[in-house]
Amino acid sequence: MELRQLRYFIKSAELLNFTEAAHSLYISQSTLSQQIKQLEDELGMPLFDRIGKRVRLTEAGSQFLPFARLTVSDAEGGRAVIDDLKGLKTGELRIGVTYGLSTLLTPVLVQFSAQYPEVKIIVEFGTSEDLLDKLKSTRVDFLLSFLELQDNDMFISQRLYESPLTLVVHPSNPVADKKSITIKDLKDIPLVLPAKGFHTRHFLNEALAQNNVQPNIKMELNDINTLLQLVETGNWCTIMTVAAAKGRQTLKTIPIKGLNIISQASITWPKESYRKKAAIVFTEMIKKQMK
Amino acid sequence: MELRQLRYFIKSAELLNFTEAAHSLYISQSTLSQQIKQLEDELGMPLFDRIGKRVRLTEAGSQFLPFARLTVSDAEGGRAVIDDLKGLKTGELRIGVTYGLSTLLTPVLVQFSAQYPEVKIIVEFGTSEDLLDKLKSTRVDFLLSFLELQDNDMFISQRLYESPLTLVVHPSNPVADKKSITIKDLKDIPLVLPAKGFHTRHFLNEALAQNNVQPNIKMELNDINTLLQLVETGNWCTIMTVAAAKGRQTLKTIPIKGLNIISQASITWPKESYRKKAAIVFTEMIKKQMK
DNA sequence: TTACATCCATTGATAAAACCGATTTAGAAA
DNA sequence: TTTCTAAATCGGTTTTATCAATGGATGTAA
Repeated sequence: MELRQLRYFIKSAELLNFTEAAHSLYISQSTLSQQIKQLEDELGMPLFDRIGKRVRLTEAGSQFLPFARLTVSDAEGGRAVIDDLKGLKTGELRIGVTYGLSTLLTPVLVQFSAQYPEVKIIVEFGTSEDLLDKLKSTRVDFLLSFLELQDNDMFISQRLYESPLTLVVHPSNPVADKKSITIKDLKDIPLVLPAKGFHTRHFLNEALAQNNVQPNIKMELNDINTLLQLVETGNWCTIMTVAAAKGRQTLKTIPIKGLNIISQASITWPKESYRKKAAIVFTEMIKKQMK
Repeated sequence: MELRQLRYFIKSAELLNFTEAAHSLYISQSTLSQQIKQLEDELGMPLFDRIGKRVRLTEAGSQFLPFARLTVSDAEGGRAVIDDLKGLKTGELRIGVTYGLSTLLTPVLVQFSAQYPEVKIIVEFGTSEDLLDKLKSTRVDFLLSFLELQDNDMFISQRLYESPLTLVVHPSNPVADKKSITIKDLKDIPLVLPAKGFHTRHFLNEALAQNNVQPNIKMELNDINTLLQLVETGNWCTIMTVAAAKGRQTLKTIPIKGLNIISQASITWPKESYRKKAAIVFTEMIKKQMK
């Protein structure tokens, strides 16, 4: 049993597809197949069921997976300790962030990178679910998101600030003159919205259904930047958190009366694993920046 | 970074001697040297200081060590889970036991081995300190000992029973007729005692010093079996827990008045790591056997 | 039903690396 | 100084991780 094999196993268990797993591990499919087999032989039990061309975890595989994750994560913790000892002169910092929080992130990225130029930063944008997955498999150090999860076995959250959902318009749009609108008004305003999977949509859908309002959705997309560019043409409006729209000076936010959705921005950490110094310093910068 | 290297590192850190470590790992000294170097290169920091021909842990090495231990221990936990899934039809059970508790152990060994013949049992006798070391580095699954440790970060104890220290004699010995003796009497009785390092000696020494008694120690040895054989010659007596002497029907135990040392037999587990089913079953047998 | 695409296992060859014995180097001891 | 000992280094051997190519099995589309 070697860490290499555990890494291969974890990736395979996640994708349940040897070919893809091999590809994402930058090894050949045959190598992966052999290494998995070798691991299985050593443990004396198959970790995967090969049913036809499909692959799924055996009972043994499911039971083994959390240990494999722990093992790899501890090893990475060890590496992080060493990196920390080098005084932030090295190492990587992987940040998972939801699109809506990029405006909060950017200035801190600049500041941190200037102060610790030796630390390589990898920013992963994604939906909350994607990111939580990445956090679980320790592919990011922490999360910046609107996830509101009750503390559980695996994660722990620190609250950052609250940001209400708001209508975002370009000054050239006819709606731009209003001081505020109501939920009912939404049925007449052409909207481009973040796609399903974004937390905004999740809450928005519920609120609209409760108020029995059919919104006039013209487009859905999963890239906030493009979405805001569309809004800047003046043809459509969108709905997102005030914080997310903040970065665009050309755009205007208009409160939506009766829409009581307040997103809770927070930092989410994996509960058990080692927190590298770079991550702690970075999150402290974020908190300070908010003041 | 591979588990192999972590294992090499841990052993080297424990022995602080590459040659010995290599020997106990059944690899050549040159291999060990190279693997450690490779690990250090990958981490970008030396883990050992080579001062002259000596080796000691660097700061980085000390910080890395617990992570290395965790990593290896988690991997072994994974293996144990798989073994458990095989329904005690395989796997190893490593028991650390102090000499004084062998009488408790033996019948359970027989019973367990009969019931689960496929499980390989390794029994490690040793002093409490030795065994605690082995427990720390997960070379045993649990400990059977007279250690009375307050629960801490690493270990957790379950009490088994109490056993007072007593004088052990052979019927042919002149002392054998007495119903009881006092601490003062000890200065005239020729004794063979367990060597330093045995918990018995530790407590006994304190009690004797407190009562200002110079015992008549003729011999010290670190093997309880041999010690009891010497007592069976009738030439000497010894002092140990009632439980430890229980196995020898030919010997007699005589209470020592004023000697208020009661040893607490207990099972000690590592706190965080996975408890294999075989270990749980075995300890349950021990508890049941005591009734 | 046939042809095709897809996925995992196997094979044979190659490059990498783990390993060893012998030697060198350098403190420590005599 | 010499001697001794422990770690590093060197050169060569064995092991093994890896790959490309291929085979076999299984869904899918024609």
